[in-house]
Amino acid sequence: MSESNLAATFLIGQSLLQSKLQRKIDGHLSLHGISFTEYQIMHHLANAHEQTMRRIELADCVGISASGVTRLLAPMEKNRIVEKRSNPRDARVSLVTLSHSGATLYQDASASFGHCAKTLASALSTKQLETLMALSSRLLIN
Amino acid sequence: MSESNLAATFLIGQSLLQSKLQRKIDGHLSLHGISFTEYQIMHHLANAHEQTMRRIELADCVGISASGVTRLLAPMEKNRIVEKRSNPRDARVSLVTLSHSGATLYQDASASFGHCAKTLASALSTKQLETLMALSSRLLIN
DNA sequence: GATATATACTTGACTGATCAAGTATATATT
DNA sequence: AATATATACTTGATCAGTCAAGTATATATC
Repeated sequence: MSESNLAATFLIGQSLLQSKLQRKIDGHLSLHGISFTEYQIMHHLANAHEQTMRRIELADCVGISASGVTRLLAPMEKNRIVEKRSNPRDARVSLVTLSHSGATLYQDASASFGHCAKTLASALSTKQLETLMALSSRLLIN
Repeated sequence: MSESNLAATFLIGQSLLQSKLQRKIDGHLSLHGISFTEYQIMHHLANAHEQTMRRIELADCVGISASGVTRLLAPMEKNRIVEKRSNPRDARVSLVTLSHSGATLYQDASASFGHCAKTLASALSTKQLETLMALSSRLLIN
């Protein structure tokens, strides 16, 4: 197989893998009433300085568009999972903070997610998983 | 970091990677007027026996639902990229065949896709890519 | 200081998928 | 042979996201 075919085969396999993983993850997280995308939002907020991020940063690290973030956060605000704040330094910016109840929900969901992740990755040793992650991360460069 | 956190971090990274890759791939394939999902359909048909598959097999190897396949194939039939056939042995089954013009379109798109794939994977050597694929494929087991 | 350009969103219209329910056919059970 | 269950779809309603265009604010340029 030529080199370009190898890469092409990889991308097709990657896409299939992702949709299968996504389905399983969503199945687990639905018990907490959230989607994987919502979980990712909470994850990034929970690990951010003061549990606060700009919407555009969230878009970038979750891999959706700015309008996607607007639509995704609207119900999360209504459910008091996140809170909206303004940035006094720049009025264009709308900051998002993980609320107290959001943090609790995240902790609960994290337990499920961690367990689910462990199961999904159980075919690989820790070392293999580390190798996989190191190689994958290189693909973000280009 | 605990083992479950490592796996969790992997899944989150994997999801981000996939959305970034998807965007780039769709950008290239849009020049041929097709989406990555449509490309995958053509890819699997092109490599199938007599360029023919059942709809449910397509759903399974593209990673979408049966109804997703129905909706996806409708415009592809209208554009004569694929053709519908019935299975004389089982009237429930609706077979899908890559048409002649579909095969031509696939070949053209394949050149773009192969080039795009090569660029996206250029940060890895052939050996690294093979390792990545071998490790990834293990995740489909569970 | 006025004007042009860039950034950070939001919104309307749309698309690509999902799920649940329905239809048609096949297979297994009694 | 009749009935129950499983399989292979299709369809209506819905959802999660996209893009293009609009608004508000900030920054650079002249």
